[in-house]
Amino acid sequence: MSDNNAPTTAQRIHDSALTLFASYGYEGTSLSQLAEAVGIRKPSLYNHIDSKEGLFMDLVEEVERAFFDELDRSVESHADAPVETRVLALVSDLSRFMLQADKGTFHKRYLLFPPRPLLAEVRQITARSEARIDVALRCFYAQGIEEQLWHTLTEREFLDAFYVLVDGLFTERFLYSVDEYDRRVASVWPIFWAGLQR
Amino acid sequence: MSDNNAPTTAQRIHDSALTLFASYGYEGTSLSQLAEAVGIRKPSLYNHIDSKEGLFMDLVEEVERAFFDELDRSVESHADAPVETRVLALVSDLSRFMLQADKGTFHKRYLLFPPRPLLAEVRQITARSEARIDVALRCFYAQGIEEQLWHTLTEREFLDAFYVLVDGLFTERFLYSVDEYDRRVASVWPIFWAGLQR
DNA sequence: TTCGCAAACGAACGACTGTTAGTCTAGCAG
DNA sequence: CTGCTAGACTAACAGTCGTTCGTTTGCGAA
Repeated sequence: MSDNNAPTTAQRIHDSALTLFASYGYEGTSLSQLAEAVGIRKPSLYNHIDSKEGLFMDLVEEVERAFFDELDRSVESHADAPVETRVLALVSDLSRFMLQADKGTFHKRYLLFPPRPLLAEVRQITARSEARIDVALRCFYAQGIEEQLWHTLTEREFLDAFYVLVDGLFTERFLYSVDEYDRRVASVWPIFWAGLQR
Repeated sequence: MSDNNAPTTAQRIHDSALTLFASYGYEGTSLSQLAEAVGIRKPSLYNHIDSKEGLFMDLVEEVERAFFDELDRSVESHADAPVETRVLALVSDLSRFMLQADKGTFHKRYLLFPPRPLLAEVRQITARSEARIDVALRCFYAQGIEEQLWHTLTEREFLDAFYVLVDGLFTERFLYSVDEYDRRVASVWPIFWAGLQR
């Protein structure tokens, strides 16, 4: 067994596919394109993948699992902190995830505009994360009550506001640099947090 | 000249294309699909369009112009109102635009993930609206100063917060009904507005 | 050395892509 | 009635799509 760490062909296919799907979308990426990026011929791809659909779904599963883990880790790791810390940590951690060049873009793409024939499969995979966020947020809201943070805020309002915040942050209508993004979070978080406690 | 108001073939192509591009994307929509939706054969499309790209760009131009007009109208029509009214009106008007089933989805799609070969052309068309929003927001911020509304808020923060709000609202991670959407706006707006004046 | 196997290959598949050319027909203008 | 034209048609184009087949190559194990 050779212990060099040069990337295997399978890994290079995986990485190139993620990049291409992220920038060109599923239908906008052809296997010829992918093969060229990897540096092999198109039919050779099939020594490593089952089908284009299978490749795509594998990537969706992997990225979604990474997203879920990041989410879960963030919620668990500040379990004893005040709610303000926990919510801000969640925003920051998810932001960091979304800022990963290919993973973040790919994630947003299949969340918002999955390839139509794969819509059902994709939604089934993303459902777990959605549910996890919901649970975490309800927990945060309850903790906020114990801390007597909210004055008029309902749980529904808290959930809506949080989703608007993160979806808004993650929507890069322009191409942000990381610095610009951090500035945006720093700008908007205090406004958001003050609003919740109105 | 007949004065019946049955839709012309050109209009039916236009409408069907908008629907298909919105749900399947540019690369995900074929001319066969479009022709079938219209009820004619694929080559007959070319009596009314120049090319698939041309059809797409025409739709982009039209929808973007509609977006710009809605934007402009909203800003102008409340020119003498207090800034809170004006900002809320802008959010509501843009929301109403984005809620139009096909136009809204199509708009978000080409804004976030335009077909790669047309990226430059699309960006050139959307630039006008971006600039218009920026001007309006700076104007609103200045008006807020006159009204002594802001306490610590900078212009940069105001812009960032506004963009996060509307982008967040327009990101339908789930498929909202119109009622649900209105509820979301009603939930989040007071939080957002209170935060701005903190 | 030989065997087996993973992996890359060229050739080709049928289906479909966007697009063009040429033909036919229905309806309006003269 | 005649002629023009807009618009739909069939047929076919060259090219690309995702995918399969059978073969070859190179390397590690026996």
